Amino acid sequence: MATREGTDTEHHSHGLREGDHGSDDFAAVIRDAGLKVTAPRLAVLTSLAASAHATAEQLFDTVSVSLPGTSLQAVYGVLGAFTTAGLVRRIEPAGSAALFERRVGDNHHHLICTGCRSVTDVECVVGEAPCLTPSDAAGFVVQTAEVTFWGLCPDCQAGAAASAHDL
Amino acid sequence: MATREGTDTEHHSHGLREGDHGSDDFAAVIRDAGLKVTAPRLAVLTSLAASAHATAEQLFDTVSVSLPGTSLQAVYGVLGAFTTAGLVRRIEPAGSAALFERRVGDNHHHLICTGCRSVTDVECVVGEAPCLTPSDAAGFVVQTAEVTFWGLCPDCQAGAAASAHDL
DNA sequence: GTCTTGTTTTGAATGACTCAAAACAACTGC
DNA sequence: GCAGTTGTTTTGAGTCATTCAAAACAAGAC
Repeated sequence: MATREGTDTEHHSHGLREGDHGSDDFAAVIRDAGLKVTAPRLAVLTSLAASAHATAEQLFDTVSVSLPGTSLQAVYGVLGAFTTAGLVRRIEPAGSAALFERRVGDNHHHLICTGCRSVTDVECVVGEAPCLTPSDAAGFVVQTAEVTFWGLCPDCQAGAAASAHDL
Repeated sequence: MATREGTDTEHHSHGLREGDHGSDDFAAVIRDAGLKVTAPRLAVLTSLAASAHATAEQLFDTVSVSLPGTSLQAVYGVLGAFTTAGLVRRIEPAGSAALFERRVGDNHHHLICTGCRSVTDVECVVGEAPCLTPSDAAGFVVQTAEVTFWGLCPDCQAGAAASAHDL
């Protein structure tokens, strides 16, 4: 059985200045969200800081390096708790597994490459409000607007042009 | 074993006027898309005309009434072929199964109730082009923009107000 | 009417995710 | 510091939507 070497990453031994609840003091971020600070949670939050958009599986792979023995279900549990607490946002692009991102609270959208499926954040189309109001809301009380742009990233454009040239 | 009583719905016995390739002559629509006209395909297209947004499972249920013996996989096959041919559009709202709709080619979006998950079409936010252009495309060649509005439909608003009153 | 090709059936497999019970560890107050 | 409570994680199984593959079958071409 794998010993949990990462468990000795206690919150009172981190080198961050006290009182700094900025985006780097992950323990404080978690605690301030009303959640218990645990090794898997710190590991997931750290991994998420390294990749802007990641699947549960990808995070599991990354976490497994720094904290071997962590289960995939734990990662799902952590992500679920984080999402509920508003610490991360979950997006679900058509045709792929859910992606998690730390950027929350702002009204940003996504640009996804149909070739390599890479995801890029884009600021809200025209300022902030416009894309939140459909032309006819049919009596709905609209809470959020989700915008996903699909296209080809520079790399895949180059690839497509090259293979078109080969014909 | 279920006998295919619906199979005698041949294309040469329908009551539609010849040459009318409008949205009602399903056989012609299918044929014009370069696909073979089969009973399951006609049934799916008919079901889809009755409900603007349906899952494969829902269509399977409807089709099973008019054409017993049709398999769920056949429905998936039909929907796949239709989607590839551009006859239907597939949307995948977060947290639910894929929905299929006959409205294709126009740039319309969706308004989904977070309460009952009912889906309503909405016209493009501001005319047609604006929502197709992100503020910064990061070098991407943008092909489409997908907009999903999330909110509460009139019915669920009433329900929410009522239960809030009960507290 | 026959033949070719595309469809549908049947049955199994996959991937992403959820559920549940037991083992365990964080934070509470003592 | 230490024990208790409550929330987390592990382990293992289960679900749902969807896809894959081979054989049976039927649509449209000749």
